[in-house]
Amino acid sequence: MARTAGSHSDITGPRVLKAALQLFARHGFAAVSMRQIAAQVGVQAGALYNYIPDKQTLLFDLMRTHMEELLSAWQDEAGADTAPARLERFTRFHIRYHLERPDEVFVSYMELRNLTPDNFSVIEALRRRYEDQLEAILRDGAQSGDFDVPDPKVATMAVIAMVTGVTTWYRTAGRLTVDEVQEIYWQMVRKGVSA
Amino acid sequence: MARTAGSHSDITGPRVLKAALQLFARHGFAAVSMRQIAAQVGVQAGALYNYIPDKQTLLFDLMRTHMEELLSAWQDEAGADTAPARLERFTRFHIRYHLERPDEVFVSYMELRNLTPDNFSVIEALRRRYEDQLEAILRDGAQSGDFDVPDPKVATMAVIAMVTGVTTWYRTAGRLTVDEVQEIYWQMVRKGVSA
DNA sequence: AGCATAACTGAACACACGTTCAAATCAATC
DNA sequence: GATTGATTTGAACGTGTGTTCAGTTATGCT
Repeated sequence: MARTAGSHSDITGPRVLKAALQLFARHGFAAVSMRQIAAQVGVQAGALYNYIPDKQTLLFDLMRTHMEELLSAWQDEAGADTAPARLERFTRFHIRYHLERPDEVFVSYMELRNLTPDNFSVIEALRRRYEDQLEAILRDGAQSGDFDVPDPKVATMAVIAMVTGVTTWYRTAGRLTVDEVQEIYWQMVRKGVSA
Repeated sequence: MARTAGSHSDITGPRVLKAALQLFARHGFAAVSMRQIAAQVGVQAGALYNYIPDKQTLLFDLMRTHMEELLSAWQDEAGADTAPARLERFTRFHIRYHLERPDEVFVSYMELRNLTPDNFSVIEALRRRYEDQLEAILRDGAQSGDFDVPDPKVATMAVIAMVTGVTTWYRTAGRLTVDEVQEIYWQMVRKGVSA
């Protein structure tokens, strides 16, 4: 039941989020107006407020959803194994997952400045939880002697930055497949932390 | 001669650029108003237009200046040598130069979307020229057998993303000196491209 | 002291912003 | 086909935007 007469908010709602995500990714949060989002959905600006409380919360929800889904997807993929095996899985997962969601990634990495302090803290904590996954792998590998990583925290930031960077240049129509990119990056990561 | 009575635009002018750079870095180009910049300079908004043609050109000039100075600084530092030696010099230079100019780097990497197409092309070309410096080093090293780099273009993007990433987490008051950071990253880069 | 000019103010321009809300419209149920 | 309530419109709100410019102030030179 729940839904009764004249309802199709279950269609418009997702379309609002998708339009906002696309426009934020393309032009930046501050440069996109509610009227632009509404136009992309094919609706007047006022109608958006049936689906979102305000523009700030819209941005926050997009970013929170992305980070939570990222963490959840990694939990599904992660598993007990040697540090090198887990590092390879993390590297390939990160590249694949991020290349499949360029808009979400772009917004989540570029619009942190436009979050209110409270919202920023939440997203920052989620990001930190994800980075901790990699840091734990590097620490384990360092302890077992598989890796030579003098500073796991710095190495974590270095590896994350490197693999996230694919999103800035990779084009589906380009000369490389995602598999090829994963392989190239994995070899660089593997050697970069090797003992 | 040139300058005559009542002139101190040579004081206000640079202050406008500096204030704009700081505010753009902190809040983003689109989120900063001309009145905010003027307030930081201690002047009314109209006075800014003695020093800049418009907001877009202000952003463009900040980015162009940064990229040109970056290229020029590297030209001063680059020199003939083996590929590994040049790669080490590039890595250390890039980290030091970028950590010394966090605002310029932030703006130049984050506000590309807010440039008009013409201005974007100019900045993109300058960025490309800088990346080409690294790519040439990697190609030379691959040819000489010093490096194992199956795809120099991709390796260039990977190394650039990795070393540029320091600007997102490094804090002067933190536990590491710039020298220590340079050393950690250089070891990762060195191993990552090693044969 | 007076002049020339650089520097700046303060108000105005037209337009766009996020958000609200009464009224109109729509689609499903009876 | 009438009723009901979800959905959307369209106008309005107060505020802020980048930019212009006539008028005022400040500075350095003679």
